[in-house]
Amino acid sequence: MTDTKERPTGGVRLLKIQEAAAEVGLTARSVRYYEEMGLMRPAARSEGDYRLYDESDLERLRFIKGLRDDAGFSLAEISRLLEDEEARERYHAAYHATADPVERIRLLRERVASFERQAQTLRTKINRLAAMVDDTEARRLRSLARIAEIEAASADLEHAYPAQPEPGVTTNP
Amino acid sequence: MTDTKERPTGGVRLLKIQEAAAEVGLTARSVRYYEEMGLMRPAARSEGDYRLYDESDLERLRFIKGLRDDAGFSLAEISRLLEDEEARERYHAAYHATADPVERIRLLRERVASFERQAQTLRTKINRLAAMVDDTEARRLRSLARIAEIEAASADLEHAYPAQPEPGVTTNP
DNA sequence: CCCAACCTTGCCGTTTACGTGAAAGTATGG
DNA sequence: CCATACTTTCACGTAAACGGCAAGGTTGGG
Repeated sequence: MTDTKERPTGGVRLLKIQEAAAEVGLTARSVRYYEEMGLMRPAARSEGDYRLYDESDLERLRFIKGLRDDAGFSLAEISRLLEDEEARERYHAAYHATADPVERIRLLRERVASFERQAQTLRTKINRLAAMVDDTEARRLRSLARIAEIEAASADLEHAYPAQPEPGVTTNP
Repeated sequence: MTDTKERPTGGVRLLKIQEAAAEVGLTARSVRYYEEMGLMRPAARSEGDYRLYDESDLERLRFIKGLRDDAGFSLAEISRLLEDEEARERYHAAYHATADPVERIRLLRERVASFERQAQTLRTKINRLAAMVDDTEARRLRSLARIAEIEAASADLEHAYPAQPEPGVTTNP
């Protein structure tokens, strides 16, 4: 009775746009906008044309949000990254359209390559960020070295200031 | 040394806005905009009010560009991150204004803390990206497992044809 | 001294990624 | 059956991050 959908949703509960948006931490407007931009489309529409989202839609939305918030990708870049994911959608259709193991494996390999490209794009970003961290770290160490210098020089002149000697400069790891 | 500038530029060559922008891979417009947004200001101005940039300005611009392009931070976020860096500017002024080692060390520790916050912000971002990579990796591995399954089934049932996919036939790869 | 090439501020235009109604249809507890 | 909340599409509004032009000033080589 509840199976008026085209995509195999497995009969699970479908969420309306606000429920779905709240679930993944977006606004309904954003979700509609992503659809408008071709980043996704809901699993189904209700009788009255309400957008209905399934779990895989939520995953996709979470992925988009992650790329946007965490990675800072633009929707255009995300779109490119998701083209690979869309190959996955096509794969789903094609996969179930064939029973030929050879064809299925070809599709799966395509999917694997898609994941590899995605991971590689993310790793490139990680590496650049890591380089910035290293840079910051180096500057931090230089400052620490300067502190040690001054403290050493200060220790020499300690007789001028009868202040309490500093505890060891042991920076704990 | 006779220094006609306010900030200690060390007498090195100062670049005009387009030279500076080209050097770090930005447009002059962006550089002006960053100044307008309070992210930075040139080391000096020429007689005719031309903006003049020194090496530390270039470093700062590179840092901004890095945060913008690589990390995908908004200028507002960058501004917050750079407030710490601005403490560094103040530190520079204050540092040279005092000869008191205790005060100098206090300023240096502030600087170190600033770098730590910067690094931490970046590491947080890295961790989130790493989580996404892990996710992608997991999905890739699942696809590889499916390939192995199909290949195994295909080898077993060489004389038959696969009617329906039977889960649980996880043969060791 | 002159002129091309750069710079200045000011201001308006544009793209991205939505926010915010408006007008009309849909779902649902009472 | 009705009120209320949510949904639809369409449309305009907006903040961020610049691009581009105008009108005028500055630089620097010839």
